[in-house]
Amino acid sequence: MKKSDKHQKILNAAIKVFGQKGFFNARISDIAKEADVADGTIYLYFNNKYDILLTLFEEEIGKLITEIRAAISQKSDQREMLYIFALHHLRLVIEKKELAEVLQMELRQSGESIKEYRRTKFADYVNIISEIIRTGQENNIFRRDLKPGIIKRAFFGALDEMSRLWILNPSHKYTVEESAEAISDIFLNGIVAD
Amino acid sequence: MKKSDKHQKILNAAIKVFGQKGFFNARISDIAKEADVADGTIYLYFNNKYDILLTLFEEEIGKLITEIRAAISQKSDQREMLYIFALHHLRLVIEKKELAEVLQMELRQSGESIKEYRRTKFADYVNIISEIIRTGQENNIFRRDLKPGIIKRAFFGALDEMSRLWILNPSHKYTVEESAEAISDIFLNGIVAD
DNA sequence: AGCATAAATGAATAGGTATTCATTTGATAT
DNA sequence: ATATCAAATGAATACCTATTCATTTATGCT
Repeated sequence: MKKSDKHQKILNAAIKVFGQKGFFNARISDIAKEADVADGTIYLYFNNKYDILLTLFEEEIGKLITEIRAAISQKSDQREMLYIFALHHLRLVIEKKELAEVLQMELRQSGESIKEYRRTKFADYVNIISEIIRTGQENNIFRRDLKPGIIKRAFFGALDEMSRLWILNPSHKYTVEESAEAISDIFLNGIVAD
Repeated sequence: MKKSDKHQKILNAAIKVFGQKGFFNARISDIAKEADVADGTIYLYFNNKYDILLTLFEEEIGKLITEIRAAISQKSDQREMLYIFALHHLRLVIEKKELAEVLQMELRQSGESIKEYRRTKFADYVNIISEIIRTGQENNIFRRDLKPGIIKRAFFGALDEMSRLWILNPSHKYTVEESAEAISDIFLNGIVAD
């Protein structure tokens, strides 16, 4: 971060404030104070309050995609890849708590513009899962009678719900590794006893 | 519904308006218009805007729990119970679209009061799943090395994410039955090929 | 140093909407 | 019919906060 990169400073403040209060309850003045900047200054870097949220999505999910793709490319077995995805996703919740809260909440918000947005950038992130599944099916590692699209949803949903638990109740009994392990185990092998 | 049960009329209107616009973007006057009632009348039945949301939760999730318990009690095999849960949950999204949207969105909203609330009423709903799992484990139908709490989260999360897809994109390729079938299949048997 | 340009400030504005309450309307009983 | 009480109304209030913009402060150049 440069000597005084206001753009990033404001964005970091916004992550914190949106994460704590939610988009609608967050005041511009809260963000300004957190960023140690005047209210008006924010409008030199962003068009309006909503623009801060969109930019935040754009940039932070972008980083996330890059990171997770890099981690996955280290593995050759699609079963391991699923575990790695789970691990990274859950780590985010621990390491960037506020960002995770923002994504959790605002991803569900109503409003046409954000719905549209989800269809592009956020979808890219989740589609990493279906790519893994498809490749696994081609390699005969995964059952071919299940649609990758449904597995993708189910798997992401499982992780996301686990995140919600942690955000709500920060004292988690299980480690990130245990949880990632348990969830990928359930998906790979099922819960029925042999 | 009685000749003029304003309480329920307002609640139904709120479900519709909150579902369409989200809690924060919904105006009291929108709800009033939808309920065919004066703005002030709403305050004879509810303390404030937020109270409408809470009441809505209380009453609608209550109904949901009753319904789903009744359906599950018809079955004796825990594997079938899981399928039935999935089926009912997904049906909700089709049959009561607006309510599903409200639950989806507002469940993730920030704010202490709603977080506290979730810990009680909403938890009861999700705990139906862990009850099924625990019983299944006692009957040696399900693996005993997996924690019911984690399975519960994963299963609910999977269903919830599927709901989100449908809410966002109402033209679903799969029927409710197919989807409930696919998701319970994944959880019961896993995705790894034999 | 002196000038020009850019960046930052924060008090004032402007618009929105939850909530109130004086008044009207409707219902019930005598 | 009229008095009494409850229910409903909706315009006015009161508050809140995103955004603007005239002014101030910092930066860089000769």
